Amino acid sequence: MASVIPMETLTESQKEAIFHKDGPLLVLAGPGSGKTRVITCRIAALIESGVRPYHICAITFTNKAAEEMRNRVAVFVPAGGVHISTFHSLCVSILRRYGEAAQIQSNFSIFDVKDQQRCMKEAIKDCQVNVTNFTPARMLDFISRLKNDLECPREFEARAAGFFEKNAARIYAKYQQILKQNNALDFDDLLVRTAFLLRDFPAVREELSARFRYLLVDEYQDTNHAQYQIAKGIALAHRNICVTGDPDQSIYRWRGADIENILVFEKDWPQAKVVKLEENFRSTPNILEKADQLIAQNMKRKAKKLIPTKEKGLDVCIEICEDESAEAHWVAEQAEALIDEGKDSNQIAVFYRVNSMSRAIEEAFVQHQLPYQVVRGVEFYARKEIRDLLSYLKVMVNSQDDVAFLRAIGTHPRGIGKTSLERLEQFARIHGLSLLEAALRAEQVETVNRPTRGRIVEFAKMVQQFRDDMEGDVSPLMERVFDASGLAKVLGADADAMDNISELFNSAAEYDQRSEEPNLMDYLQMIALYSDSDAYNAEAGRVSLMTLHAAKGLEFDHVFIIGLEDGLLPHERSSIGADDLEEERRLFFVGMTRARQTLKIGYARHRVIRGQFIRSTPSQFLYEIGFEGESDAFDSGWGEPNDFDNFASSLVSKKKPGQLYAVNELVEHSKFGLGRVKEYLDLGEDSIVVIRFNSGKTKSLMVKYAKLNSLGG
DNA sequence: CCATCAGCTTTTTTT
DNA sequence: AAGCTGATGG
Repeated sequence: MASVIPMETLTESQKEAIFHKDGPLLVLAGPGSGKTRVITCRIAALIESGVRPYHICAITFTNKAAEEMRNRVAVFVPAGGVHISTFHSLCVSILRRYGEAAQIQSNFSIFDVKDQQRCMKEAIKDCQVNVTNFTPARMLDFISRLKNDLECPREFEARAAGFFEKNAARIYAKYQQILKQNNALDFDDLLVRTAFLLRDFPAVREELSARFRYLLVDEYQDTNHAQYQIAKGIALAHRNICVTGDPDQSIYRWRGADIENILVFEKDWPQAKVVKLEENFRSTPNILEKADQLIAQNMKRKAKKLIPTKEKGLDVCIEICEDESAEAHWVAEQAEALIDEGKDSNQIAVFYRVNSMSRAIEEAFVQHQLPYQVVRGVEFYARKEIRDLLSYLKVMVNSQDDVAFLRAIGTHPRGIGKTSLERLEQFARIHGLSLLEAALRAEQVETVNRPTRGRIVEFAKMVQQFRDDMEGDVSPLMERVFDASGLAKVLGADADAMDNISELFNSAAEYDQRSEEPNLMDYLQMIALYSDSDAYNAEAGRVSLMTLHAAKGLEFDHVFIIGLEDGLLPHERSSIGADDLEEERRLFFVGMTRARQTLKIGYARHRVIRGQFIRSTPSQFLYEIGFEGESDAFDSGWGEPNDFDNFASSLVSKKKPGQLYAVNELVEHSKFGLGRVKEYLDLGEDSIVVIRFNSGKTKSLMVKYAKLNSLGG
């Protein structure tokens, strides 16, 4: 049989990476180095050398990447043989199959960020700590770090020192208890539990090692400690571990990714073979030169070359715009010009640092009548009506999921209020029941009004009835629940909501089609892991709009990156430490190196952020790629950068006769301090002045009472 | 019990 | 700008 691997088109180092069959292998692959192709060919080469597809496990960073990899591999071997998935999906499969050993029921719920917040609020409340110091967001972040380091509540409690840590330990324990009570795992738990399963149950580890005899991990620079341990656990017995990645593209440190994992791979696995892929087959030398110039600024890195192979192209350009809307129109015009030239919309992308920046771009694209897609998959599943319908399905699969129960019972008014539910919860607590079980016995809950008890039982019986019939295909089941639950009636008039609901039906129908053994539990666990990048459609015939993070792993002929402003990229929230700044730089590097032919970068002098008009300065990254500052010709005459007051004072309006204060005038209040006049309602003696104070608060004051001291411009 | 509204806070990135 | 919370009134 002739080899299916296209030998003649591969470089020597690519071949080395592909044909090194046994033992640890580290592939340091720069952007555009044909890494994906190398992995695919490597899988093919393993199979050609006699390894059964069944014994190969490839781990990708996103579900989308997994799907793509499956399609590529399917060219070589019948689909379904090789296990290709993300770490999280792999963990779900492992926990479903082996979790029982660690007291995990297979029908566990996966709690997303919103569910986590709900549980965390409850945990904080139960622990009765000072609420201002222990916000849910902060605690979730803190605990997530502990989990990423595989530190369980008991271990942390033992070493916790000081007021904050001691209370954090209590909250952590409580939070875990709540999750357990709900038969739920959060995203971190999926990894943690799997890592512990491998650590504590040698039989499980052996079985998995025997199954996955060749392990490949892509984007290894973004693995966290838990993922590292899982990979190690599986590969320890046979040492057939191949990891690929690029330390310069590590952008998830904030989420626990440990760049050390890839840096110490050689120490971890003695005799590891290391292959460097430094040639770049993607971008023009013009783009690579700038990208290299940028990333060279990072101190904590192993120097790596970017060797261009393409013809010289167009220069990277930087566009200075007045505000975000001007920037958006510039992008739209440029994109329109490309499309008019006959370029493919699929090959055009716009990247930005934060999701909220898509709005201005969307508005401009609508005005220019350009087709676009915002790559934001999780948004769909976060919609109210979608969550509402899914909550019924969740409680059906996992009757202990009280979070889902509460959501389902509250989707629309049924004459069951907050107080009744609180009493039901009390009853459930005392008797060690889930809310659904308690609701079925609501007649015994004497603290609740008799008519309300009846309504609770009615609801519980309905859910119980759904539970009796939940085998097989998901989509018909979903439609049945939608009608019978009363949701259909409530949402009937809302066209937008109904559109989304039918899209959900479609997605379920698609799942039923694809899946060998469709069932509700599997479906719910799968969609819980759905991510933003999964929504990317490479053949949509639209310009793609996405965050820089979502752009990872993709490539486009024409790329726009917008918002190169200080505080936005690098983002102010992550430029605290030097490490954070380096990560922001890598993020920009990732964005730049997505471009094949043209790269255009936008900078806006002003931008509205959280409803406030902000004067901005160019990002330091712009200077690092050769930007020389604005020439005088471009100067807007609005004063020095960051001098909001100068800018604002230039807008001070003229006073009408009798008007005491002008709009935008600077004033001082004896109690509230300095502020600026936002509005002046001329009502003669009763005139009202609206002032936004420096404290951030906006007040409406009667001119005749407010003791204001005018400071002019 | 439930709808509504004023007022307050808001971590940006994501599995 | 947007989402959440607590207060108010029906």
